Amino acid sequence: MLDSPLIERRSLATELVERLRGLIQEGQLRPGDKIVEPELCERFGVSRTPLREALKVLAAEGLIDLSPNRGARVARISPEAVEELFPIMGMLEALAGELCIGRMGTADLALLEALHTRMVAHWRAGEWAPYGRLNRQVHEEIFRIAGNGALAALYQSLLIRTHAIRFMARKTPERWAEAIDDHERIMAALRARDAAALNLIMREHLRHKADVVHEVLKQLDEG
Amino acid sequence: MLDSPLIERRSLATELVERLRGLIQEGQLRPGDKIVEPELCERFGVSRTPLREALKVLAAEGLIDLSPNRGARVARISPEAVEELFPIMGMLEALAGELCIGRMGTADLALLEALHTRMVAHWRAGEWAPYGRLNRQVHEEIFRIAGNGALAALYQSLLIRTHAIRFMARKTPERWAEAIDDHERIMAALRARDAAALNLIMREHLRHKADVVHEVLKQLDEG
DNA sequence: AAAATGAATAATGAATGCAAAATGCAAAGG
DNA sequence: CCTTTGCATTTTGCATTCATTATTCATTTT
Repeated sequence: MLDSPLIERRSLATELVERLRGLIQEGQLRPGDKIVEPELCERFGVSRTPLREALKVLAAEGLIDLSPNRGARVARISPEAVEELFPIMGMLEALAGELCIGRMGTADLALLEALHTRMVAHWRAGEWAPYGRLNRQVHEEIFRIAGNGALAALYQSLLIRTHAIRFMARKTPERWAEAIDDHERIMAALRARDAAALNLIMREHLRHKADVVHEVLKQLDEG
Repeated sequence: MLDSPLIERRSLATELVERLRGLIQEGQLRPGDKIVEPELCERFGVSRTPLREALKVLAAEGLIDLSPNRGARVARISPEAVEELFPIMGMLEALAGELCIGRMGTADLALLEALHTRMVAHWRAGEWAPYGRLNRQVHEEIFRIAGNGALAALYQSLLIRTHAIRFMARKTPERWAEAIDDHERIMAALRARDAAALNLIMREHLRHKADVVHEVLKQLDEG
C-alpha cells in the first residue's frame, strides 16, 4: 500500500494560536494592543470558546498578558525583560553550538558556509530583508544540526517574544557590521570545532543582540 | 494610606492549571494516565469550559499531550526527552550560578551554607524526604539570588516535567553520595566565586541527574 | 472461535446563553 | 471647571447545549 500522508486534524484553537502568533510577529497586532474577543471572533469566523483557549495558550507562552475580567493585551517587552531573556537565549545558542560541533559532518559545515557567504553578500549589497532571512536560516540550521528538538523549540518561543519588536526599527550600520563580525567568528569556531570559543562568541553575540533591542526600545520611546 | 495587598483575583482556569500541575507532580495523575474531562469536572465542581482552558495551558507547558478528538493524557517522559531536557537545564543552572556569583552578598552565601549543611546532615541520617526538600531549596535559593525571574520560571517549567517521574523510585546510595559530592563542589565554587568552575560543575551535576532519571525509567520498565 | 461489522454509548469540539464585572459617559455636586 | 457618582453598555467568565467523533460491545460472518 502506498503510504498516504496522514490527514491533518487540527482544532480551531490550535489554528488560532498559530494565526495569532503570526499576527503578533508581523506586527498586525502590536505590543500593548488590546485584544477584544468579539472582534477577533468576527475576524476569524469562530466563536469565543476556541479563541479563549488560544489566548490562554499564548498567555502561557508569554506573548500576551491576561488580566482577569479585563481581557488580553499583546505583551510589551520591557528593557528589564530583555536583560533577562537574552542571557538565557545566549546560553541556549551556546549549547546548540556545542552540540552542533559534536554532530556536524562536512556537508553540514558546507551548508552553513554557503548560507553564511550568501548572508555576507547581502550585507555588502545593503539588502536588509534577504540578509535577515539568511541570518535566521544560519541560526536555525545550527539548531537543526544540534539535533535537540526541545532546545530548538524553547529558543524559538523566546525568540518570538522579542521578534515583535525587532521589525519595527532598523539596525545602525555599526550594529550591522558588528553582527557580521560575530558571524565570521562563529563560522571560524565551527570550522575549528572549538566548542569553548563558540560558547563565548554565541553569548557575546546575544549580548550584542540585546544591546540592539535596547536601542530599538529607546527609539520607540522617543519616536 | 496604608498599602493593602491587592485582592487576589484568579480565574477558574488559572486555579485549575495549578491544581492539575499539583496532581501530576505528586503522582495522583501519573504519566500515561488518560484525562477524562467530565470526571475532573465533577472532582473540582466546575464546568468543562474552564477545565479545557487549563488543559490547553498544560499542553503548552508540555505536561500533558492532547490529541484531537481523543482527549488528553499525562505526558510520558522518554529517555530521548531526558537526553534533550537535562542538558538544557544544565545550561540554565549554569547561568543561574554565574549570575548568583555576581550578585550574592555575604548573607546570601551564609544562607546557602546553612541550607547545605542541614542537607548534608539529613543525608548522613539517611532521611530522604527532608534531604530532598533542602536540596530543592538550595537550587531555588541560587535562582533567587541570581535575580532573573524568567530564568527561574523557565527552569521550573522544565523541572516539573521530570519531577513526575522522580518521586516514583529511589536513588541508589552511590547516586546519593554523588549528588552530595556535586553539592560540596558547588558550594566550593560559590565560596571561591569561581564562575567558570561553577559552570562546569552545574552541567556535570545535571548530567548526573539525567543518569539517575534514566535509571529510574529503566526500573519502571522492568518493575 | 476469531475477525469484522454496526448500533448504542460516551467523550470531545465548538456555539450559545446568561450572570458578573468593567468601561464609558452623562448628570450632579463641589 | 473639575471631580465624583450612578447608570447604560460592553466585555468577560463560566455553564449549558448541540453536533461530531471515538469507543464499546453485541451481533454477524467467515
